[in-house]
Amino acid sequence: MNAGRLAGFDGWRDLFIDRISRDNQRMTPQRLQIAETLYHHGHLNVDELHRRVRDIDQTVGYATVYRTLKLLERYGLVEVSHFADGTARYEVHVGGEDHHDHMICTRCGKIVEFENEAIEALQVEIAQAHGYKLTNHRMDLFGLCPSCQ
Amino acid sequence: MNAGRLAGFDGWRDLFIDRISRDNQRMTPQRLQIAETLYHHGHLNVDELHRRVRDIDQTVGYATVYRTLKLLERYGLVEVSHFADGTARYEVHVGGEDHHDHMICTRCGKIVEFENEAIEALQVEIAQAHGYKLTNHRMDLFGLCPSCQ
DNA sequence: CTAGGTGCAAACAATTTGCTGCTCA
DNA sequence: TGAGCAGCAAATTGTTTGCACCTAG
Repeated sequence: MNAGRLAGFDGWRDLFIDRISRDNQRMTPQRLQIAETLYHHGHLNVDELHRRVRDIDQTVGYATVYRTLKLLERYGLVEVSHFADGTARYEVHVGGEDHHDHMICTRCGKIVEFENEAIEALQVEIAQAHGYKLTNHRMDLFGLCPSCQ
Repeated sequence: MNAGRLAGFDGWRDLFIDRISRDNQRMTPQRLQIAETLYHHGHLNVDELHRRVRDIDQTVGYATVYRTLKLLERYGLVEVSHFADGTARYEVHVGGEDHHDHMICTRCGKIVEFENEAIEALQVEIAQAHGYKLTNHRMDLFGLCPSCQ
């Protein structure tokens, strides 16, 4: 049932492999494991990601997780978000996919993704009205999820 | 010409004094100086704020700036934003005032504030559609300001 | 082979906290 | 007077980097 999900990972991983070789860098089992783990559990911070990777490969170090995330970030294959807890959270970014934003439960921390074209259009208008050329944005909604209300 | 601006500070400072006494805490010259400096220069990070405060009172320490900002934050008198540079930036928050968001120039760092009711309304709709009770939000637009394009 | 990667530990940077003397209410 | 501050420096926490050994290509 998650064949599509796995196929999705395969495609994304192939992008990683492609970008890494064009960049004269090497693919390693650690990098692959980090990428795969992140792909299957979005919105992880480095500590959580490191723990999950370590469940599979005991030897992977913290620094390698950071360095791999930096690589993925440079290749545009992941996106970082800084929420209130002071840690950076990562999730995979699939090229042609629409940008999405986050709604975070302030009690349990659950994160829901959403996208809204009307807001995106308004953002462009606002930027133009101030003479800015919009390149990117970040929007987080905070509140209580259904089960925490 | 900035009489209105000063009057604004007076009101906000009085809120600070009021909240601080209700909280069984004390007003001190350092706290007042930190509050006043922040009021007159929004979007400062701790280092910048500390430097400006020190221009006026050489003895104020880093920790006091942090502790005062925590107080102000707890009282709802300032808002924190985490932009990409890893430091927290503070600005005063006046009670009845409408929430505003930020547009940041990715080249020179200039920050413009704006507010947009249509987007706020859409945010409420999105939250409801996911069963969330919206309490707060954050929206940052990134791009190039007119002089950096 | 060898440029580049890994893990570890040390270095950094932002923020917090313990402590001792000081001060507002 | 006494509970609560201030300043300093040491401690934490998140992230980066130097180095000696290891490995993908």
